[in-house]
Amino acid sequence: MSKQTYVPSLLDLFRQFGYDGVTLSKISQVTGLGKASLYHHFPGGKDQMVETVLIALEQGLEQIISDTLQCEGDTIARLQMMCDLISKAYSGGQKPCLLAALMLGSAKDVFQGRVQTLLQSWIDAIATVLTEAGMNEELARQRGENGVIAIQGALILSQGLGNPAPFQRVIERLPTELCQEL
Amino acid sequence: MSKQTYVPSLLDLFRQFGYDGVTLSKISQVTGLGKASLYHHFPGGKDQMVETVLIALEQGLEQIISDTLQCEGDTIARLQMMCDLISKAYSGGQKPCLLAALMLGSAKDVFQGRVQTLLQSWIDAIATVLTEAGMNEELARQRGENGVIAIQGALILSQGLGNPAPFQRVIERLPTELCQEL
DNA sequence: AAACCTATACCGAACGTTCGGTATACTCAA
DNA sequence: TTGAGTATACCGAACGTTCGGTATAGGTTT
Repeated sequence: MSKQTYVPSLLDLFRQFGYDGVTLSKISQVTGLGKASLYHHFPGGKDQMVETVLIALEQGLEQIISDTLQCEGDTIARLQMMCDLISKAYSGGQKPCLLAALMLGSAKDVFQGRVQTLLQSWIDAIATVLTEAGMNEELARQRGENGVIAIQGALILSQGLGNPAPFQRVIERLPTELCQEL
Repeated sequence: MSKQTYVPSLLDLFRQFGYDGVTLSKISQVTGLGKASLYHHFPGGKDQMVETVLIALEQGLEQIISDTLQCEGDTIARLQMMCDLISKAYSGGQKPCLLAALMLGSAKDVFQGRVQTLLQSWIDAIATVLTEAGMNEELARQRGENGVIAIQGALILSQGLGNPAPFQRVIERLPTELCQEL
C-alpha cells in the first residue's frame, strides 16, 4: 500500500491526541501495520508522519481555496462554498483542528513555520474574496483573520462543550458576517 | 512550601505542552522539586497536579466574573473589565489556554466535564451582563458563546502566527461588538 | 521453463531511553 | 525526638527506534 493510504488515519490521530499524545503503538493499531513496517514507509519516524499529514492538509486547503476563488456567484455564495468545505473537513465541528493541536507540546517549534504559512494563506484567501468584492484591503485582511478566528474558536468551544452546535451556528452565519458593510 | 506555590509553574507547563507533553522531569526542573517531593505534595500524581491547577483556574475565573458583575458602570465598561482581566490571564495573547490544551490527548475524557462547566459559566457570565442591559436572553446566550469563541480563536491564531496582535485586536473590539444592536 | 536476483512490504524481537511512580534513608526544624 | 520534606536510588512499563529476517512479486538470465 502507498504511504498516502495511511494519511487519513494519521490525521485523525494527530488532530485528536496532538503530537505528544500519539504513540507508535496507537499508530500501529490504527493502521494495522507493525512498528517496523511504519518505519519502512516513514523512515523519518513520527516527525515524517506529521510532515506527510501536513503536506496533505496543505493540498486540501489549496483545493478549498481554489474552489472558493473559482466559484461563480456573489460574494456570499463564494464564502458559503468555503465554509461548506471547511465544515466538511472538520466533520461539522466534531473533530479538532490539526493546526491547533500542533501548536501544543514538543512539536511546537518543529512545525510552527508550516502552521504559520497555512494559516496565513487561509486568511489571505478570505481577504482576496472580500477585496474582489470591493472591500478595503486592510479591512478585508482583518475580516480574513476574523473568519479564521471564528472557526478556530468555534471548534474549541464545540470540543469543550462536547456539542457541535456552536460550530455549526458560526459556520452558517460566517459568510454574511464577513460581508457586513460591503 | 504550600502546594499552591507551584500552581503558576504547573499552569504554565500544562497550558503550553498539554497533558501528554508534560513529563515529571519537566515538572521537576520547573518547580525545582525532586520526584519524591512532587509525590509528597501531589500523591495523586500528574492527574492531581492538573486537578489543582484546574481548581485554581476555576477560582480565578470566578474572581473575574465576580469583578465583572460587581463593576459599576455601563455595559461596555463591565465587559471591558472582563476583557482586561482575561487578557492579563493570557499574558496579552502570548500564552495558550489551558482548557483548549486539556481537550487534546489522553486527558480529554478525564477533564472534559470540568472544562465544560468552566466554559459554560464563562459564557453565562457574559450573557448575564448583556441580559442585565436589557438584551433578549437567547441573543445574550449566543453573544456569550461568541465572546468565548472570539477569545479562544484569537488565542489559537496568535499562537499559530507567533504574533499576539490578533488577540489584542479582538480583545479591544469585543466589548462593543457584543453590545451591538442593544 | 527453470533458476536466479532484486525490490517492496511486512513482521517479531530487541535496543537504549524515558516514562510515571515508589521505597528507603537522610536532613533539619519544632 | 518526632515528623514533615527532600535526595537518591530504583522499579516495571512504555516510549521511539532499529535489527535481522521472511513472503511475495516482477524482471533477468540460462
